[in-house]
Amino acid sequence: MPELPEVEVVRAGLEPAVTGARVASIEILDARSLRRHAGPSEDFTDRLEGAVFAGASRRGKYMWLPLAQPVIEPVEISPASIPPAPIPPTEALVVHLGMSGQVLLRDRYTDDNLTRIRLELSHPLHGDLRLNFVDQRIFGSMALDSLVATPDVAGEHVPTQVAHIARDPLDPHFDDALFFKRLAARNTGIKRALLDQSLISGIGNIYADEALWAARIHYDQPTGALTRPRATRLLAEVRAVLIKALAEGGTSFDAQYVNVNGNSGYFSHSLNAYGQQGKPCPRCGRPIVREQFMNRGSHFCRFCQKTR
DNA sequence: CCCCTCACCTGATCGC
DNA sequence: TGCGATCAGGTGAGGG
Repeated sequence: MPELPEVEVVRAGLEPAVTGARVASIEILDARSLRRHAGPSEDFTDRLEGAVFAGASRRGKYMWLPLAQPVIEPVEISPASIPPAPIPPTEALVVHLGMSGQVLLRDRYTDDNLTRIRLELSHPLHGDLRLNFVDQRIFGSMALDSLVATPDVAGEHVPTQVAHIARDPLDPHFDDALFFKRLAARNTGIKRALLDQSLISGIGNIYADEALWAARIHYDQPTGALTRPRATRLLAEVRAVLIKALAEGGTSFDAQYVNVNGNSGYFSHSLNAYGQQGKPCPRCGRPIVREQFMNRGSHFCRFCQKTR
């Protein structure tokens, strides 16, 4: 399902609900959904039970809920004592939605078809709720992972399994110049590069096709021969399409992509290329075509999008 | 080190 | 109603 806008919609929905919530109990209905967890199910359960979530973060298509460090009550309480500064989290619950994952927040009685992992949460203000991790294809997962400092931003931490993921283009610390430099050094096609999460993260098949259509670039345009103005335009279109999709709540073709309340986004109505094969190009009127590329579909306009 | 292919999985849907 | 084929928005291990 889910590319950056869809994952961000889920993260934003989780943040107010789970921050401060305690994990009362855990049910592993299908252990394959722990594919990114380093240990056995019991290790996951033992470490997560009783933990309190400190927030909800995201990079690219990965999101994670840092686990708050237990507050150590001072032995001696004096009126002048300064409350202890919160200790930064060292672990997080990492969630990747894969192709078909969903995170649904429910009351404690509601179940969802294809739930693989269920967390019962209790929040000091919001009461009890249930977090259902639903995933048809089991390409997604939950995992407990330790947090490591990022090399380029002081005080910032990411899970170890996210450390190799590049910043996404909506990240304020995304380095445009570095991206252009690394892109130019590649010897591959532009769509491959856009889908490479270690170069730029958050873009999947839908938004790659949409951004390339908007920038009038053919998916197999060699990266090395892409001029700087065209690369600049492409990055701007990538950002524009991600921001617009986010504002519309993400892309849903069916119930496969939903926010934490189970509702669909509206961006599918704004698609210009993805899934539009046979329909007229909104720019020139000639048909959008679909070609097999990287074992998936590439949707584009032969006339508007050239390898120049 | 870089690039690319492929395996990993299930269930909803569609045509016969 | 049943059955097989088809399809899907991602990732990273491993080979060249």
